[in-house]
Amino acid sequence: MSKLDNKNAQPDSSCLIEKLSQFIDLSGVDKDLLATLEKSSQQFDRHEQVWGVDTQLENMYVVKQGWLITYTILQDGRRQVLELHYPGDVIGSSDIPFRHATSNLMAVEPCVLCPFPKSAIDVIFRESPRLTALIFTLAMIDKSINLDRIRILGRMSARERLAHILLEIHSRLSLTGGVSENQYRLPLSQFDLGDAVGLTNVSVSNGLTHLEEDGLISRSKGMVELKNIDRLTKLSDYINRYHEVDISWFPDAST
Amino acid sequence: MSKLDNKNAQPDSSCLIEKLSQFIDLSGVDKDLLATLEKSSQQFDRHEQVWGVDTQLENMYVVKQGWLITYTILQDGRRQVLELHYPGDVIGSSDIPFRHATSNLMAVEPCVLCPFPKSAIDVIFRESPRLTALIFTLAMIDKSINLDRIRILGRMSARERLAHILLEIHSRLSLTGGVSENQYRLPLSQFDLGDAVGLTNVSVSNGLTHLEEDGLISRSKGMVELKNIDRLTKLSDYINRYHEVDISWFPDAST
DNA sequence: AAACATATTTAATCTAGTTTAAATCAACAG
DNA sequence: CTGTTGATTTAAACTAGATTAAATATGTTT
Repeated sequence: MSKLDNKNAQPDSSCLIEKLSQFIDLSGVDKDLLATLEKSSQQFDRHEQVWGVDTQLENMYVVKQGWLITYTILQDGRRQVLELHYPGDVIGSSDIPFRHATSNLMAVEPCVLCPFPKSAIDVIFRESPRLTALIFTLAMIDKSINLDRIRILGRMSARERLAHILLEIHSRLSLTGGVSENQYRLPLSQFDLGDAVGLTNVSVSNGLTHLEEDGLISRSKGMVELKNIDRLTKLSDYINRYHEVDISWFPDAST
Repeated sequence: MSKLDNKNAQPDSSCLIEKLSQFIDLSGVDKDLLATLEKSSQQFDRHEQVWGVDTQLENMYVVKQGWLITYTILQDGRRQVLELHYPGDVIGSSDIPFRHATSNLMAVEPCVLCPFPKSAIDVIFRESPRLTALIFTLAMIDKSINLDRIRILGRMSARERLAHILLEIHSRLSLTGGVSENQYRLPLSQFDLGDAVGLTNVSVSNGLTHLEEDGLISRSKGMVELKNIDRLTKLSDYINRYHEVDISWFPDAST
């Protein structure tokens, strides 16, 4: 648990403000509110656990750098990866209703996180309807992605599941500039990928090889390229949830 | 689409107020707010669709009577049931961020729903931080149940999945008095159940028969009895999410 | 009560993905 | 450059659950 307080954190370039400004214009009041909340950033090593099941959660986090996963472990030791987290994500809203964390959160590579107190959510609800709407919306987008995951786990073949999650990652990374020429860095092992879509590492290897042979993707040195997005989309019945988001109903910026 | 407006709906016994009062004390102001929002109730027949994918959502609903399911259909016609909805549920918050519905909503038996306009959420965010916290919390509980579903779909055997969903239903119905002596009415067919946990109806039949032979459950005339909750819980690694909910942080009732 | 439609059970066969294990490949420290 | 560690690939044997289909059971309508 070697969480190093990063003393170099610049208080003026807040992670939260940066993240949330991508979606809506923030008023000065909202920015001041967010600035108050944010603590100095923390670094985490590869495979370091940020919190575990039954940790009493003090903080939520904005991801400044690196990928993380939430996961659970079954009695027999098998693992199910529940959610992937990327730079720009707000992590922890799912656990707000609960006294303890409901899953484990682990860095899959070196990460920088910006914590802010869980209790801040209460302040936001009271002070800023507009920020409230935004945080609610982000949580609901995550939820719809979870429902898509349920769909592929319940009813799809190995190839389809893999195509689907590669597209999902592609969509999410595109939001924050992590994709160019349909190519992105994929820091997940085939174990991680398998645990996310309910397959063994062996099936992941076979499936990816197969997709590559069919010319749908190509891989090299931790990078993936989606060579035929149309066919991948059709194969896995993929829907980009980020494209349909409607923020027109948000309350006006507080004066 | 024979949605019958129920002219007998009593405006003074609001579904929303009744539902939300189960969790927190509502101030007079909050009650007035909710009363304004609610429309007259609607009835739906067995297997009638309330909304479909790509319906432009006008309303959210409180379930007054009957069970419903949200589901999606794959290209090949197979179905995945995403969520179960019971009397007392608020349906539709997942779709708030989106212009169109992301799934289909269908009554599995005759239902009575109380619609309120989707736009009301904006009013609630602006007027009542306390109601906001409640609605957010309910959505996050649903989300954690979705994550549990991902877990069982990704990594559990047929028997374990069935034990898990029977316990999940048990926990939820217990909240609103739908269980006595660990026995409850289960209006879902084995097709429905299978589509919820990623199995065929044949595997559901086999699995339930097996659980019954082992003395873990018993069935008769659309009722299920959980005869050994401890063993079912251990078998499926079940966690009752409703037990860990913490509402102590909610903003005070507005004055 | 008879007739029909719908659900459930049972059984035989088949297959996608698991399991296990060995071989190959890649990354990196010394 | 080499040895070590971890990740990926490949292959063979196995199995849980799918598929298909027929037999019962249950419920509803007339």
